[in-house]
Amino acid sequence: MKATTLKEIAALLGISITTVSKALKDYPDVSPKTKKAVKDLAEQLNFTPNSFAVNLRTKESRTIGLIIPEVVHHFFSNIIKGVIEEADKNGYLVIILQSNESLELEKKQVELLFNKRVDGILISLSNDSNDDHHLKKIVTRGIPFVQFDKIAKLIPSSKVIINDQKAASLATQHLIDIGCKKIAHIRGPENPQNAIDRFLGYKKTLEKNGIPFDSKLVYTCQNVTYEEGVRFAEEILRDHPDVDGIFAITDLVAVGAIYYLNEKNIEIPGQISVIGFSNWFMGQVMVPKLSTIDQPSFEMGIAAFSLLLEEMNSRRDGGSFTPRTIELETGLIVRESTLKK
Amino acid sequence: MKATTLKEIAALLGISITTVSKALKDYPDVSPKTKKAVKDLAEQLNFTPNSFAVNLRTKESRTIGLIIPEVVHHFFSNIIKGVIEEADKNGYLVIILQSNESLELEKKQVELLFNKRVDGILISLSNDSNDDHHLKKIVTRGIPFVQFDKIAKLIPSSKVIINDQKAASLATQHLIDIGCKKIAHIRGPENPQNAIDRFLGYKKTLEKNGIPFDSKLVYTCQNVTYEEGVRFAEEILRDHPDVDGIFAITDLVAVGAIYYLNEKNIEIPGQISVIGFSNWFMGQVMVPKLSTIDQPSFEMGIAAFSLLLEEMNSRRDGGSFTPRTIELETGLIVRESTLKK
DNA sequence: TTGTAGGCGTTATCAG
DNA sequence: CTGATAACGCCTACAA
Repeated sequence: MKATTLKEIAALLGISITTVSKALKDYPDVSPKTKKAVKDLAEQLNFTPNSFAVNLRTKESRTIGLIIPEVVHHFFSNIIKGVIEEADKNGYLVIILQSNESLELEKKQVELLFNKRVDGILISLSNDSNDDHHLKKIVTRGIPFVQFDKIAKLIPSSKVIINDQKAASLATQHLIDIGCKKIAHIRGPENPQNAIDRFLGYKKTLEKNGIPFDSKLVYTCQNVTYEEGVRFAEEILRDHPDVDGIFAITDLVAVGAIYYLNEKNIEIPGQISVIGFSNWFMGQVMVPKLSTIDQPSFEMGIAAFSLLLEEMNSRRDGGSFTPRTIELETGLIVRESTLKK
Repeated sequence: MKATTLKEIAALLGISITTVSKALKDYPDVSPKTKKAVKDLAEQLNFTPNSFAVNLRTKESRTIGLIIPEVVHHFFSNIIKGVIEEADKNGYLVIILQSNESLELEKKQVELLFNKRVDGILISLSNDSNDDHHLKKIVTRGIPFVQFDKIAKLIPSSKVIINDQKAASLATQHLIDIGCKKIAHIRGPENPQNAIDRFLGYKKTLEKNGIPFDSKLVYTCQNVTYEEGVRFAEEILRDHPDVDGIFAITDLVAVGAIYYLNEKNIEIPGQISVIGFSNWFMGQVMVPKLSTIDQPSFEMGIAAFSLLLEEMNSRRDGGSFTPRTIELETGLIVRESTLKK
């Protein structure tokens, strides 16, 4: 079953392609009669404009690209969902690409999207992104562009973020408030801005409370996995048996740590309080239930697409566009893994 | 920064567009000298063919559509990952759409992909898909099409599945083997073939072992959520306090059930053994560790794309195509939640 | 009110 | 070896 074209409809009706095209788009200068005839036939033949041709003419594909480090991840799944839903509402389709936390792949994916000529690009940087070149290129080419979650601060694009320092501070202060004296931090990799900020939030909050910062209490994840949570909990216990609080970069890591502490029959929160970050669904299910920082992910996806849409619209109208940054709210969620001593 | 075109290169070099095009595609009938000149300039100007024009000419977009019920789901995330990676390897991009388990939305998404003129469609049906019309349309239009996981058996397309009956049988037999006498089943919704098959596997295995099937021991999920796991565990305990085994349609549901049983201090597997389905990562983390059926998801994504690629290739060559079905292996994973009484 | 003509950028055919 | 020409399907000045 071949797709029908304007030409065919025109031939069948004995009129010109132009008239058919206009009739379908409800141009005022087509007689109601022909309009009806055209529309009826189009309906009957199941006509849909060939998007390839439309793309070529309009130079738009109504498709955007979304690059994320990892699809199989509770946080990013929710971002994807937010982006897809919001895009759908506005008549856009979403192509999803993974960087697998690799800068090289990330660059390649950006190139792919250039070639595909998507109308806009959404990106959350990989952990080993310490080079802006490909991002600068997106900006130079004038492609609508929004960064979210893991961003390059200096690139002039719209951004959707949370205040990681503040959020980390919330978590750390909570541990201090319930009486923790020696707090370890399992941090994320060196490069990502959010890992840096969460670390800074931790450090500053300690100092603000008169607790000397000790770099030996900081453990650095390479991959931010469950397994690393397990491993670092073991190391912490070995190196500093008197630690009474752990702030983990992410719930997944916290869950790993709790698993290990449970195995070793360490009481949580009795001996050690644990707090995570991101408010993953699983945190509520485990024993003890995990205290955490609520980080909106679905909302972040929605906000990211909305900013992109703004830019796509204003560029289409030929206008210039000034990047905007949206900062989403976070909050402390206290459950069982942190309780007053 | 505007994109360069063949025309511009041709003008700069004082040759024809045709020659430029041929040179770039390494046609044998272009002199090495012009070839080099063209390629150098193209490189320098950062030329990439306008994909919109290429699409129009070749009637291909090197893009496929993937429709799944829900993005935020460990099983489907892995499928997505598999599909994206395999597509990437073969130079295809993937547009992802969600049906949100709604037939109406699913139909709409199929239409969107028609209009977008993707080269192929991958789909896992929503739970309330009890109507094939839109799927038939894909076949009639001759669009390469693969169903996976939740399929419509009667639609003549390639398929990637597991043997759900056999797998469910494995789980049920295991419960019987460790001494369970009264086994409840928390099943999936009415429509999906895999929910039906898992139920049948459960039922037949009971009967094969001389255990009378009792429909009162079957609880039907609407949404297959954690919450339903909690709720049905409660109901099971209330209605049948002597149940000593539970087979849940999915790990997520099993985790909910275990949560409830833990809360009520029911010993697992002492009093009740629990087995899930899908081998979700979290099953290893909880207490007790969850026994389950290993269901390959990443591999399913890869297989689905591979079958689609086969069909896309053979259709391009004008050949006919006979649908194939790939059945992936499953296996029993015994952990702590099921142990010999 | 309708139609003609040109072009979007590429590819394929066929002559020169 | 090179190039003119047409075509993919649609859109939009501009004519008629």
